[in-house]
Amino acid sequence: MTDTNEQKANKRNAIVEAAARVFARSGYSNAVVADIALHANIGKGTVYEYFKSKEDLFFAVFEWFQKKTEKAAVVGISALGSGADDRLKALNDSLMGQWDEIKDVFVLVMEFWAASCSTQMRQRFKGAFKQLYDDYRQIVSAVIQDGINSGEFRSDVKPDPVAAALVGTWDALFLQAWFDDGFDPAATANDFLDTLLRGLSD
Amino acid sequence: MTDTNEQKANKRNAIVEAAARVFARSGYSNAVVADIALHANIGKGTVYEYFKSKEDLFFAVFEWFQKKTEKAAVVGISALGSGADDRLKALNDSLMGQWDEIKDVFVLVMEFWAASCSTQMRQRFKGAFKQLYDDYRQIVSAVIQDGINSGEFRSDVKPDPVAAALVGTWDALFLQAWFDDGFDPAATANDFLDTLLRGLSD
DNA sequence: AATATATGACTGACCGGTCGGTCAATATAT
DNA sequence: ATATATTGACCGACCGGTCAGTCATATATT
Repeated sequence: MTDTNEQKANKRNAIVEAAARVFARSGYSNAVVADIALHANIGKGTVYEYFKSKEDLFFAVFEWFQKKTEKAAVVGISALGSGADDRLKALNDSLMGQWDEIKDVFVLVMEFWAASCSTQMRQRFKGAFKQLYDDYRQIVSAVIQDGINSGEFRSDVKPDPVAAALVGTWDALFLQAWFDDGFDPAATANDFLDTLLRGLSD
Repeated sequence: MTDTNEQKANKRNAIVEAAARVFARSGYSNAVVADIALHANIGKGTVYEYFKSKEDLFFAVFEWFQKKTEKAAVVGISALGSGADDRLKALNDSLMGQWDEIKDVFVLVMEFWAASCSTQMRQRFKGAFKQLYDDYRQIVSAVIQDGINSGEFRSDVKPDPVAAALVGTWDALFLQAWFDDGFDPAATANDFLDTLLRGLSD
């Protein structure tokens, strides 16, 4: 009874991970629920014991993925005590260093983006993404503001636009890496950040 | 009886534009060919006189969209004679200034990205995007290289990574603007570019 | 025995693509 | 000028396949 909850949670998680694999391979629309059940070694009907619909399952995958990448960001900003430039570098390295792990599931991100357009799923996904980008911009912006306050960065720098652009760059470099196998997002981000930091610094 | 080439091209174009509207509203998978035909004021069968399949039609929309945005870039780089920084600014303004026109069809871009994951369409879309990003990076990189050669920019700047990041930023700011109505991509890009240019300049 | 959980066969809605037929516009014949 | 023949663009009813979600049955648990 008591560990039933835990068992349920484990199974739910197993379904989500199986779904992540299948959605990543086929995309949302082409993914077949029966196939997800197969990958999770359960019957198709069981999926519906844990999720109301395919859409709900997909959103659960989104939350699972979000939690997964969140960790990397947390690790990145925990480089405290250093200067603002080192913290930006640490954040940059931490996120971009994930590429090898993420590249296989990066297609999911594109599916999530696309889901934010679909009339039925727009509400949930668009709101979640807005929140997500707000959070990341906030984190980066705060570091930049710190740098300004400490005199490390120029006082005429506008933290929010630079933060938005930097956060965007991380996304976009992953995107370019997805299209081009020869593209090294981590190295690119590093070189770019050097130039950007020179623009920031006093 | 027999249509002239021009008539055929016009009709083909009308179908593509109708398809763009429908794909933008519903996404690729949810879009219904019969609905596209309806929007183009033709019968469903006629669509298949002009396109082999729904996929082909979607790719035609992609090419149509690409051509549309290409113009803005061309306008942007034609600001010759000025310094490298002015040309980057002009390119930036030209692309980001399109937001109001593009915002309604920006969902298409996300659908195109997602299409580059779908097993069936991956080949075409992934290759086309790789080419597209290569081209844009090339353009920006060349401007930066000019700036370095003329002594306007620092000689230790690495043009390719900065170009990749800048091109990516444009994409990513549109993306953030899509999620957040209050987000002004053009103003953000402007402020960001000021800081980046300071990092570039000698 | 009773309850909870798992299952997969089934169903009905849906939709991409086809195909035989229609008809207006053109060409040819008288 | 009129009649006849030819063309091919256009169409939408239809078909075959797909798949999300349901539910009656089976299995496990208490």
